[in-house]
Amino acid sequence: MNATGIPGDGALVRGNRDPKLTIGTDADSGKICPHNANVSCASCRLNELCLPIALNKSEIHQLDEIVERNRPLKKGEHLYRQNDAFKSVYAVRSGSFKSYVLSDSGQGRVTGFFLPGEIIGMDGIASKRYSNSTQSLEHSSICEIPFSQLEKLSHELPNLQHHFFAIMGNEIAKDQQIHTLLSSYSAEERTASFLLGLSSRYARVSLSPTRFLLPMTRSDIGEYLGLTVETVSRILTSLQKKGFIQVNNREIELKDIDGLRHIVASCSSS
Amino acid sequence: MNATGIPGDGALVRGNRDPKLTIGTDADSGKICPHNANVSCASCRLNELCLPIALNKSEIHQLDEIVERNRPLKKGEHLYRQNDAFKSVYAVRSGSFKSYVLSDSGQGRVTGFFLPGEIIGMDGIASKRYSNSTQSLEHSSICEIPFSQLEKLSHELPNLQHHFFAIMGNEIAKDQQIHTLLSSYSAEERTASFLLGLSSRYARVSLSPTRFLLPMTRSDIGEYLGLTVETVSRILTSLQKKGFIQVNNREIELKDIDGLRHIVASCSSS
DNA sequence: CAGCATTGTTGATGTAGATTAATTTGTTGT
DNA sequence: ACAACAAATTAATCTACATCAACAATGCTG
Repeated sequence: MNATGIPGDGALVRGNRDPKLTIGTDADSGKICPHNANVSCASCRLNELCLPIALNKSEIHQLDEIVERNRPLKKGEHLYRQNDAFKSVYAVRSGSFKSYVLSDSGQGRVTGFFLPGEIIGMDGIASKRYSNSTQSLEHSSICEIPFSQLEKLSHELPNLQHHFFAIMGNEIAKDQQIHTLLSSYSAEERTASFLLGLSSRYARVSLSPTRFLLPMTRSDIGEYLGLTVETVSRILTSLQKKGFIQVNNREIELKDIDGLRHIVASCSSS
Repeated sequence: MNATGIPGDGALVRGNRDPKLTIGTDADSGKICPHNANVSCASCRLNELCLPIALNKSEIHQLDEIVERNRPLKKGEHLYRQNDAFKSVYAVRSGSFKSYVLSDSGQGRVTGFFLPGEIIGMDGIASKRYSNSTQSLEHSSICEIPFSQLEKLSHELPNLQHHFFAIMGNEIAKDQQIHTLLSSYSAEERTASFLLGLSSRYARVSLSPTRFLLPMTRSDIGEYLGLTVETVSRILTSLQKKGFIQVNNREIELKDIDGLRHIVASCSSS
């Protein structure tokens, strides 16, 4: 069973690259800078993961026409805020984002994290308003896809329609896994599962699945997993002591992926 | 409103004392039995809530052509099981369903409940396999919509495409609310929120928002909300003692909706 | 690079809700 | 109508995680 699960998403691991630690790939420039606003979908290195998947050349070109490549966002900038009118969905080009809702008392709860190649904003489609706020966790860039145009184009390109249904279906399936996680996993199980999830999402964009930087704070993780900062911190230390991971501030190395899987699999073994 | 309601279907009325309380049907249908397999979308009393919404007459007719109205399901029958090949989504015509996943240890966790007019099975779209099992909670009937045909038709009818995007978007938004609920609400807040949610879903199909039967067990509710049966039971009793609700086994009356809303709204007021 | 805010760690204590267990009530099949 | 079973309640105890508190790194900013 494949957590990342977009159909046909195989075969993206191009050559094992130097596992220099990067978040969402900044450092390397070459011809294609990830923050560069002038990349077309056709030349984007994420095009096999993102919307263009399963589209042919001419179709990709049509998609290109409606994509707006906005200026990069600085750390902490908002993509949109709760209750803003829904206009677009966004594809993460580089960097990372979190979305969150504020309770009446001002307490935020994180509802999701987004890495390169992932789609943000689908929660607004039904109500025509975004139901959460979304903020970049680091210097990031995104592609904006005006939804009405995406709909129109989907109508013309059955492949795109099919794929967007799949993206939304994937989001639904993922959210239900989180439902299960939150309603029945212990703190350690949640944390292990979270790390494994990040790992495969990094792998998806050809980054190391065993060594990565956490773009979010412990507090973000806690809010996402329904735990306090202190618990997250304690669990990470304890996973390290047990030899499953190596933590150094935001730097994480998964030393025993199978061990982590085992923690998750043994849920409610009572 | 005296809504003894459902002609020809005693199965919907639990017990013998209060024949007013029914599940899964609305008040005013005199001629159309909710379990009847021969209702067309055009004549279905749910057609303004379900897929046909926003379609015109001829479009509804086309939708009708692809909808399969299967035989009713007895209580406890499965619509599909986890890992079955995904083929269709389903619209609840009458009755109710729960979906759940089994942990390796056999412990089930409920991931959702479905009432008339709601769509089941979208979690399978991406991976082409259902990611949960879904079972009827009472004698129920459904409309099966083969997904490949729905896609084809959506391609021809922009209204349908638009609406189905909206249905999926709604599911995503709803799942995220549950994420917040599970990650930050107390047992009492979760339960109050759950009751209010049911209330508005019943209202949507023209049933009383203040008096209804719970189609699911306490245990189902607990698994859904991440609580134990005992806690659910205790909270219900306590809400009753405080005058917010009146409980009699599966029979629920919300006596102070604003009070319940207040419980939910005051979350994490710390 | 000094100074302050943010983020992260660690320990001591409290508590919401789990667990265990016993009892009552409701449901089902014959 | 009566066993046999499933669902719901209630009470006593236990525990995983929250809360509270103190402190140590880290990272910005002028």
